[in-house]
Amino acid sequence: MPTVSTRPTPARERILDAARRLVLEHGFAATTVDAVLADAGASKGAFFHHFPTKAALGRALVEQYARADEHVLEEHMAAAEAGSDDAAEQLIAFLRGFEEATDDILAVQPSCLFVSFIYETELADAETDGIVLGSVMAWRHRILAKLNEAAKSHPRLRELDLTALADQVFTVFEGAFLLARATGDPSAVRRQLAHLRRYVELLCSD
Amino acid sequence: MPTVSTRPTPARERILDAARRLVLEHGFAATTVDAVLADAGASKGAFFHHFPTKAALGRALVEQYARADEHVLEEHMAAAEAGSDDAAEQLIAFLRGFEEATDDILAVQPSCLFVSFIYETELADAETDGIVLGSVMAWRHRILAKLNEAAKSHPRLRELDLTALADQVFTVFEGAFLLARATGDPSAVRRQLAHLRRYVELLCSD
DNA sequence: ATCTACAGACCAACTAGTCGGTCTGTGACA
DNA sequence: TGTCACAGACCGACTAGTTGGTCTGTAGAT
Repeated sequence: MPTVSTRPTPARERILDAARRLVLEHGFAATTVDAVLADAGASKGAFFHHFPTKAALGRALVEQYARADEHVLEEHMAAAEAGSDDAAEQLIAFLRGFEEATDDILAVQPSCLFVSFIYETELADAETDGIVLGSVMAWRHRILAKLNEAAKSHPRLRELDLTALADQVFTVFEGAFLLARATGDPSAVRRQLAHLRRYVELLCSD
Repeated sequence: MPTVSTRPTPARERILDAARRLVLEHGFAATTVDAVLADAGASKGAFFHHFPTKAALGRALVEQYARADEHVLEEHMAAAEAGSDDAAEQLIAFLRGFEEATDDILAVQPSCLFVSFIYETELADAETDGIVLGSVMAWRHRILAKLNEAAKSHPRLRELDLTALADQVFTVFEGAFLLARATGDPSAVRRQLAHLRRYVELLCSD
């Protein structure tokens, strides 16, 4: 019976780091365990000591990514809330802050890890899909709350599909990552987000 | 030396159809040649008679998809141009037509084939990347032309990054596909596109 | 007779996962 | 303080199955 540990050890961290890099670049299916090991400078034994299967590595990767993702959400929302009492202003400040942070995010992660797991169905288990869904919902609900609040004083918002508008942050962010990769132009992400902010500004300008 | 044919034969078409289905569902790397063969009811011999390598299948798939994609672009743009002489009205009609066609598109293709090749770097050759880029640029230029024309009579447009706005159609479409897959809600695509159209309408309402 | 389109047995390389074993630390007890 | 028992981190050769790709052959059309 093999012992599987979940405690963070140096080898485990190196494996996770290497795997994140490789999966972001080539996708999950195209990333072999051996390639991760070579990149991490770890052994087969170390790998399967920490992860029972390759899918378990994927789940760990997604969990870690989702935590960081929701941290970014809360951090930027808190900063926006500190700057104003008005929900519409908070939301626009949130979008602007997010927009300005884009270049730093891009420097670390040239794309979104979720995409591999959204598109490569059945490589990951149902639990992994649930984690991704949880992140999407976290963004939706946090932003939708602001939109509902803002709708009280901005009548134009009331006619709209606010859930879809809340989801548009996810949509534009993910789509912009794809655009940036397809065109080889990293500035695309920031520029796409700028249009989304402008849209929200127009909707709140009454 | 094996003969490689590019002529459309029944087996070739069946292989292409099966491959498109499987790649859309699982991604390119996770789609094995054997799985395509089983789904298509074809043999190894048939496959390598028509495609020298698996990557060549990928390129053929992307070529076919790009042709269909640009056909959709031209078709909807032509319909929009037939309904009005004003560039802004044409663009909005284009977006609305596109939006209304979404459900039919989704019934055939639950997501975009380009994504696999954009995210799974190095599975395909440089030529395949070029085909994807060509499609992105076709949309950008066709829409940007309308935006430039519309900017003449809509001053608000002149202050904006119109290239990025043109690209936003790609961005929202791709992002919406991801959202639809992640949430399991196909209506997301249409609803996301509706917001993009609304944005353009607001920008042209002066 | 030749060529195209296809069939399917076959192969070498690779893949995820296994297994017996080593090494380091740590806590209990003399 | 020394040492003994044990736990857990890690190693890397090995394996069973899979993968993309090759090769020999053949049925039908021209």
